[in-house]
Amino acid sequence: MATTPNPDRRNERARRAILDAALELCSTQTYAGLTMEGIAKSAGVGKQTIYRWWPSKAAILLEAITERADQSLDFPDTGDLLADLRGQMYELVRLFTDPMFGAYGRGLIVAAQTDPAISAALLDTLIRPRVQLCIERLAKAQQAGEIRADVDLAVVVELLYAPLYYRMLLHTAPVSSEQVDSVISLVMSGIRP
Amino acid sequence: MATTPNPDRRNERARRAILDAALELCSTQTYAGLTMEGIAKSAGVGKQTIYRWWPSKAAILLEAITERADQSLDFPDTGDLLADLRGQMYELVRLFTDPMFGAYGRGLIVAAQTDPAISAALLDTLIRPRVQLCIERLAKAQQAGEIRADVDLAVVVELLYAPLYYRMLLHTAPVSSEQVDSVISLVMSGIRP
Amino acid sequence: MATTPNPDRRNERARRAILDAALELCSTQTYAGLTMEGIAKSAGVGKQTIYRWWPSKAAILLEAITERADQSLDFPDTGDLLADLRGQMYELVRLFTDPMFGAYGRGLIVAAQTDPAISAALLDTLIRPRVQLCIERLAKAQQAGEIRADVDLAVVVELLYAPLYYRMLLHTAPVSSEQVDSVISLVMSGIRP
Amino acid sequence: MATTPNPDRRNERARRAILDAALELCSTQTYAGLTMEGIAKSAGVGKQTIYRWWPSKAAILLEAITERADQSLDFPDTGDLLADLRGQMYELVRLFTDPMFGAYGRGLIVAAQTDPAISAALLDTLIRPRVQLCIERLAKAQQAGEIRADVDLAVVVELLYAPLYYRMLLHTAPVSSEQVDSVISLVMSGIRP
DNA sequence: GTTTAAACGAGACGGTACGTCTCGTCTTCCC
DNA sequence: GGGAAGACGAGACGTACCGTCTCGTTTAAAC
Repeated sequence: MATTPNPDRRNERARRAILDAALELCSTQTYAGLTMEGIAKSAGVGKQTIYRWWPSKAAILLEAITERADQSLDFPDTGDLLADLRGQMYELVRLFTDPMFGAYGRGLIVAAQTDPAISAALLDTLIRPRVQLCIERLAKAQQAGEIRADVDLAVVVELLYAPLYYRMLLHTAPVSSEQVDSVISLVMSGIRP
Repeated sequence: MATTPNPDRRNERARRAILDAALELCSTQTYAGLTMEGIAKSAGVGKQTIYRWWPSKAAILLEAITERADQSLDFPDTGDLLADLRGQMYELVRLFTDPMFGAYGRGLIVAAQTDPAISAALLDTLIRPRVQLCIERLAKAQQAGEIRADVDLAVVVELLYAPLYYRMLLHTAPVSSEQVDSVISLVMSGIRP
Repeated sequence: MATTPNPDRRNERARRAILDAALELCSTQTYAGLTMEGIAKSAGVGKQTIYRWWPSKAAILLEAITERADQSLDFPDTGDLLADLRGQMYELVRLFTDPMFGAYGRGLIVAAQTDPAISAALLDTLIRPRVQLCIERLAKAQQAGEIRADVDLAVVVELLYAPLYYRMLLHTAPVSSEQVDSVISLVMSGIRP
Repeated sequence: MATTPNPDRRNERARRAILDAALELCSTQTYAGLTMEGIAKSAGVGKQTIYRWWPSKAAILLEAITERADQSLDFPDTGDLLADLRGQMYELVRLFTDPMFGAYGRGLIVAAQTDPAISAALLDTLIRPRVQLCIERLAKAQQAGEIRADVDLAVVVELLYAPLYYRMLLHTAPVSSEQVDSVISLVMSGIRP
């Protein structure tokens, strides 16, 4: 890429300070109230240093979050499909109801509406890998005959997860484990042989 | 309310010009690029006149949109549930793929993440009435025995519509009538007696 | 004049309230802080009523002041020129050092720098009549042989009064009766036969 | 001082543009019509850059003017007191009748009525140094026996110059060299031995 | 071990938009 | 039709950030 200078000479301390400051500030204020100027000041860093390495505040947040999220990338397979789904979806409920998430999670999705680069990064690093893992778990179940062979698993994943995003973003109702149970129950009815 | 001055003395011409300018500008630029200053100038109106009656640009857009949307509030009942659902959902697909919607539709949802007033208005005037109509149509079908009696229809509505919002907001895949067909098919399998 | 509507139908009560409010406010705030809006509110009068009858706040003040000043227009002639001059000039010192005058007096002179109408009115109603009276008193003294015949009395008046205005407007030193005495003394030395 | 940021990093080009634009605009419009916004636009400068270095438009004007005025600070001593006085006062007449001066000179005096800082600066940088020079010239004449020993020279300076300010600010009559001659003539009569 | 080039902190710069304020005009309703 | 009330178009106010652009000052690789 031509946008960034020599990454070898990069100062890791500055990078850390910026990412930390971004998350730190996000927990205090709203995403809209997060400014490059604020990050620079609170990180003890020149603005130019930020602009040198990131194109936007969303990009900073994204990097900060993926860094923290990359750890737990796995979808359990206990043999009990319902329990596995429920466990993963409960996890998402926990995330969506975390007040901290309200700041940067929503902020990232908001930024993705405008900035295709953020949108792509969000998909590639956070969403799709997890969707893929879920599909794979469903595929095993399908091969085991727990799901009809003609069912499009990509659609199933959407049916399972979309209602959580729907409530989270539109505020029609609080995201909850009850919702997860209802959704799983109905979807399973539709895909069982 | 204390926020607004005497509404009797309000100048309707200014109100119209502001709402029209807001929509007009939205079709040109992005939602973020829509400014109070721009609306004022393009409407030939003082900024104070805008701030007098609306607290934010999102509020303006919301009023402009609801005004145009209020007309067609009905959910057909042809007796054919699948066809009725498909028709309504195709309509939403058409809306979500309208380039104009990209500007203000997404903008409103974005604004709703931050501003509870916008969120509430969005729900009350646009989302919930339509959800309600859909539930009522499903209730008729349920009474006709086309849907199992134990099915929670509110969850069904979410299962049907959430995947469209999911794709629209996360850009995981293009919203399309094919998606609608898949979703309806799977959901119907799950709720049929 | 074409600027004003039919003066016969004018409401005297409103006129009084406006003039009084203008002076009243001037004693509180600075001239720059005196606004049409403030006068209207404090007079319990519509802004239009002010604009109907006066072109500017300076015009209001001017009318208010001349009204009060018109009473005492006379220059005493006790036979003692020095005493007469001193008396009149002490009076001006008293005016210039009145804190109230700081508000409207300076304000009017300031306004006169910009607005020729104010300047003309200021001269015609306040300055020139008094200058004329002073010249007449001096003329009597000249005829009595107390002042050389070749002296231009208009210049003498300026020599007497200008130093007071000079200090008042430039703040080089406080206006005072000592200054008056010095000035009179020197000027008299110059014009005595 | 705490008001201004690091002056070392200051952009001289911006400073020049702002000072020039201020004078330029003053000669076009009235002082009251001079706005920070106008200066910024016409100087091709951000408003913040102005506010960073000057607290008010008067401060800008003052700096602009003193810069231009500092050059010629001397009072000639040809041995001929009358000629020297006349020369200096003619110079002031020339200044007061310069149409350009009407804009910013009056503007400064107007500003000094409201803003003590401007008043002080005006006195310290423009008025008093010149008054002092005049007093010194008069003192020499006094020691040479051309002026009575008991005459307060400070009062003489006021007698000489005040009438020019008087006419300039009150518009009672045009400032002119004839006025200067009359004034000098009368004052000299009063102070000669 | 010095040179040297780039990344760094700091922050001034030209801008845009903000939300508030006041101006002088226009409109509405009351007496 | 004059007057009280106040909404209106206009635009300046001073502030907050934007993203770019110098400035010295580290600082780490190349000599």
